[in-house]
Amino acid sequence: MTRPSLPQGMRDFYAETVQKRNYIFSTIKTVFELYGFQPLETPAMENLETLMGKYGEEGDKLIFKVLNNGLNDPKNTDKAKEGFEKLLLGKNTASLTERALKYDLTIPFARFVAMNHKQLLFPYKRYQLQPVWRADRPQKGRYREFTQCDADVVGSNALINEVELALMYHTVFTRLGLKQYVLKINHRKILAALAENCGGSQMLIPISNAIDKLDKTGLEKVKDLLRPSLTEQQVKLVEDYLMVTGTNQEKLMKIEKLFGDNTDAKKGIDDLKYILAKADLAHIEIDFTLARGLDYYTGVIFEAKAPREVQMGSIGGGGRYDNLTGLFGVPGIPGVGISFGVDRIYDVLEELNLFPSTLQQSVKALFFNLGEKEAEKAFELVQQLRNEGIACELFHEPAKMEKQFKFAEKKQIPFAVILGSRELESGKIVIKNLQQGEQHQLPLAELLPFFISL
RNA sequence: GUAGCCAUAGCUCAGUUGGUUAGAGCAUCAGAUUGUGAUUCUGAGGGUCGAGGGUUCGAGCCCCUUUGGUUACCCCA
Repeated sequence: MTRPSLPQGMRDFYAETVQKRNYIFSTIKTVFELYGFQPLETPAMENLETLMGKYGEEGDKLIFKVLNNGLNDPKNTDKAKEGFEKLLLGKNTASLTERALKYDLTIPFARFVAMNHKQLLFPYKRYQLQPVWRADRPQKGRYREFTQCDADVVGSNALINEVELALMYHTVFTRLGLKQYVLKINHRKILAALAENCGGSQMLIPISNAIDKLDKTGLEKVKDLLRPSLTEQQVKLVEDYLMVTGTNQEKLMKIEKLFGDNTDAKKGIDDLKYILAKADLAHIEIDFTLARGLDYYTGVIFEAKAPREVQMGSIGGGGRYDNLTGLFGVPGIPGVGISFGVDRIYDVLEELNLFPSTLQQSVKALFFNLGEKEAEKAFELVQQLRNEGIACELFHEPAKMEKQFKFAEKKQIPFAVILGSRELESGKIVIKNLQQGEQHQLPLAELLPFFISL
């Protein structure tokens, strides 16, 4: 018998953590609903085919695949062996695995919309708070099971959606106390304009990947990365592009100058201007080096960053996609969405000490168990309080008072209710405030009003 | 997938060049107290030193394998 353990990168959450996580969840949910989004849940598993090829080459490797059942059945062994041979060559694995844990919420959502678009009322605004799984190597702020909180609008091209999503970021982060968050914003079409000037649209992904590394590796490394596939003139253009600095307005002016009348760039710049004007509350920072993000984004891209004093990557991201359901054979449904990384937000709030101290919910009172008869009466009272919605509990067995006090203290129960032989006799009960150490007697009949009035 | 560091009591950690029976604080339990904790004093229990193999007269310590944690790369929330 080996010691029990958890799979790599998976975690148990005990009460305090769950309460803190619920605080984040409910803050986000409240804001989502405030903006008219409706909940959706999709299963943990999807068909592998639904997920494969949607997250890029790296993404495919990080999908948790589920082994098919019945591989050991004699009639399947040939197929299984054949599948395994293919697997070793890095190929199709359908005969071994047909299902996988979902990798994010967006693609399963697109699958859902593609399946149900005839019944949905557009624009369809849904939010979803569910765990997703990635077979990534765990490290700071990165887990193999983590929760995503997504809100997407599909069936609308209107830029007001982007504005609202930006303001939702603002509202959520402000409510959580993360006042110094930064919402970085860029536009895929501006990146596309850059790619067009560097050899064509097939350069979009390589250039995006390279320039996204700017703050980590520096300009020279980025240029080195691009040199093999670009001319020196094109590298110079990328450099000029990356050197666009200043206020949001200044950046927009400079990029306008750089790309002149390129239609893609113009559209991107107009979109960004619109969002900046309408969502000026949100801490938007235009960042033309922001390029990471999934291949399916086609318009605005967002990345929410934690306050600078915290060493944490992005705590949210999103963007517009023109044709996500097209991947599933239903073209013509555009969408835009955002996502919150709850596990990272949790770590940030913890580090900045931003969780409200009132989160630790416990019962209001612990009734001491001081004997059989006493406990019988106490149980009666406990049930009375519970019927009135007052959370309380009775110590499970007769025990020394010290033990019961310590129990109450550890569970952070504010009141001890003492009902012993004396109280049984006198019809009065002792209530002790455990924080202040003060206690007083009350007639039994006043017990309920006392707790109701708290 | 690649690389570095780490793993000793329930928790946080000591443990000397490899050398008797592996320690401390907190926690737990019991008792000076048969009705008062957080905040007195005394004592006790608790460990296959992550797991498996090897070197050695002898391994918590050295070597190999493996699992987990952690950090960085890739990538990403």
